[in-house]
Amino acid sequence: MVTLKPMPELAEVEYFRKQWNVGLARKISTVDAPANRVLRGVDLPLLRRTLTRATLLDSAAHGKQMLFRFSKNAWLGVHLGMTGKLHITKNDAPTAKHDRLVLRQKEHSLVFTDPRQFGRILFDVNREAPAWWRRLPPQILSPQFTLERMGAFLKRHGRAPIKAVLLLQAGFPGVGNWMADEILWQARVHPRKSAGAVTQADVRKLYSRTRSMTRVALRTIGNDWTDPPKNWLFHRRWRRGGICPRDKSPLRHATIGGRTTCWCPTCQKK
DNA sequence: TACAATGTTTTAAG
DNA sequence: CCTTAAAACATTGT
Repeated sequence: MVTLKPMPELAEVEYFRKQWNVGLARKISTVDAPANRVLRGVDLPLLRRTLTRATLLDSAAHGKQMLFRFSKNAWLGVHLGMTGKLHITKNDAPTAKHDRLVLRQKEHSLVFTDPRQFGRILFDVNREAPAWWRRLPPQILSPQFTLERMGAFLKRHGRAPIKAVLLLQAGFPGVGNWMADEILWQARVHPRKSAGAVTQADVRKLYSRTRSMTRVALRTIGNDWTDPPKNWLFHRRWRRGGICPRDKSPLRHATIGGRTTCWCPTCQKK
């Protein structure tokens, strides 16, 4: 039997993964899997047939990816995209407008809902965990995520702005838009700086901030959605007229690496 | 109305 | 073959 090591990552994903824990060791009675974009590429008849009367055994998160293991050698991959959520409902609750996959059990239903359908479901039947799962890059808090590895990744993408590089899942699995901004702000690195131009001292700061931030985010948001520390950029970045928690400078916003980026023009030097 | 939104994939270009 | 940038995807809220 394959056991999934709980290697939690990106805080929101970890939080949502745990929402289905009430369904552990319980059998699925019916599967509601209407054809939709989130299920593109999935063998729907196989998914419906296999998950019906299967038991949820285990789950894990890796970066923004989740994997749920069922009996009958069934593996369900879930990516939340931009607007996806996992939650549970009473089993007699009707399917809601944007519910993309509903696994009904005796007491509860396990629901994946996603209005924009940027999320994605993967489904495999196999003795082993699927290949796409085994090939994911080292998690930020794993021993394989070393300073050297991170430095080499920044060099490899040396012409792109550091903000864009932090968003690349091959190097920073689980880092998203707010986390990237938070890392850069904490490390005092300007988001537009070329990844190849950051100093060795900056690389060390980025490394330690990336790891410590991930740990704290998992303990707060990832645990029960409590707020991260009050002095984080996180609390100011979406507000009009937001100011830097460190030096009170007005924050700046611009599109960098294709995403809205927030930074402090005073303490983040280019 | 028009645009932006916690993300990835595809396409095109360098 | 590799990296980078921009568009596309679908829906809602401001």
